[in-house]
Amino acid sequence: MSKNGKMRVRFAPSPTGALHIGGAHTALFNWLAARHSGGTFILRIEDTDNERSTPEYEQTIMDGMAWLGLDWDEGPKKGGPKGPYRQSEKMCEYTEIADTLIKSGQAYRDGDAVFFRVPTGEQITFDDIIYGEISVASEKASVNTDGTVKDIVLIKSDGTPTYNFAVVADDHGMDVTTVIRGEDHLANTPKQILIYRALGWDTPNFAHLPMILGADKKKLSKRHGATSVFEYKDMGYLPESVFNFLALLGWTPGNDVEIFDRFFAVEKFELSKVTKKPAVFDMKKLDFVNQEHLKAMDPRARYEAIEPFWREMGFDVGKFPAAYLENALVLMGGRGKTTRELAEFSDYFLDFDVVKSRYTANDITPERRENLKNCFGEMLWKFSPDNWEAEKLEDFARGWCDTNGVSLKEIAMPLRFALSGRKVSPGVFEMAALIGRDECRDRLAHFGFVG
RNA sequence: GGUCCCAUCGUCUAGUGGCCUAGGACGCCGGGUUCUCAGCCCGGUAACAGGGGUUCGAAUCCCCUUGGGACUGCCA
Repeated sequence: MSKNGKMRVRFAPSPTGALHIGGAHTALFNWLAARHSGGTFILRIEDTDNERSTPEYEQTIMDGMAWLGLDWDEGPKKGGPKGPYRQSEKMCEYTEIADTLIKSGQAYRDGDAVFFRVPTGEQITFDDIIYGEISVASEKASVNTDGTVKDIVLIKSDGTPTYNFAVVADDHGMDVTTVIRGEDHLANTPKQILIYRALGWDTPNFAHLPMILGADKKKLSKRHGATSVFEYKDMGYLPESVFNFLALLGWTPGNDVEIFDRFFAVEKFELSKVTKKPAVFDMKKLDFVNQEHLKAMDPRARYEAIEPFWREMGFDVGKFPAAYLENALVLMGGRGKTTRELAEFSDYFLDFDVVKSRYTANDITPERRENLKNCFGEMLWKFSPDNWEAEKLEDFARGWCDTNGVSLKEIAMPLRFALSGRKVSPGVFEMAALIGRDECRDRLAHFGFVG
């Protein structure tokens, strides 16, 4: 951890794809560790594979992190005292370091490549913050399939450094105190420690995070569906929900608390309390977490979260007062697991055409239609736009049903369909009140529910 | 094959030798509220992989077995 407990940690993605769930999880835990300790979060781009790395992917990874609210203190573009933060920009550093290893006889050139001589008879032991003590014989750290010792490639024939070499050079060069990364790197760590030792460098602390698995318990991949964080954004998951859910994979703040915000997570986070067991990504739980955050939002925030989806659906959001739409969402209550769902479920507040496309009223028998005409006719006659209030409408409807020997349902359901085109909605009278008398009259008239 | 790692309800987890006849949450199944659905409230289902030790006592410590996973690239 180093001086005063402040950690210097880094998230080091290679820009060969969008920010996926696994990467986001790693980034999140690094961010949490940095923020909890009051330390520094570094973003380093590992783009030594120039075949697959692109600036576009680099940007989308940054965008993904920004969406999740994971801000970094040092990194490309932003800069910092230990830059550059893109491996492609510091190639000569790696060759220099490799040269010192060649001079000391610990590495050798073979063609254009540089190989590290793996020593035998040494024991490599380190204390992983999460996994505990790991110990491997040096001759087992890098082997061929037949079990013989295999020297480690430091510099590839094209002059670029390998991952295992660059990561050591950079973590040391950037004064990283704690390397927090996925468990898939656990087996690489002994190789890296060998390089640290050869260079006479202190090793940082290591903390390997459990992997995130799909429902089939296999490492999360494309075949499990959405893997990019932006796919979750598009599906209508809030960034705070994805943050919350990801934090729960391998960690808990304690006291059975499961729904929390970033501030709470930062305060409670403890790297040493992270679980070792791989965690299965469970969409059902994500839905639940999302719904909880959705319910907890104030009307304004909720409106701002839903608005983009309404626009995407083609609605002219701007023609409605924000208060009207906010109230519509308040009425929606706990309905909808995602912002996208909520936007869809509430579409009739913005547009009557969608209602017409869903409902024809041809399920209404002539007798029932007479009832509706009588009831709604009287209702429209009785209440002016100023008196068009939920409680009054409901009282009237109940009273009318009583005196006419009709169940409330007989009135409520057609009203619900006429207004929303759906069989599921918030309370009809609240809905009617918000939509307003005149618009209700028009909608009822369209279906022939008023004389 | 080799090396390393992991193992509590279907899932996420609490649990660090006695408070565990194993707790919470999601899911699922009932019931209640009700103009529908969601929500909310109440209840239920369901786990310490197996076997040996250690100990007065083990989900917790050790060993073995089994089952998973990672790595074993001049990818990262």
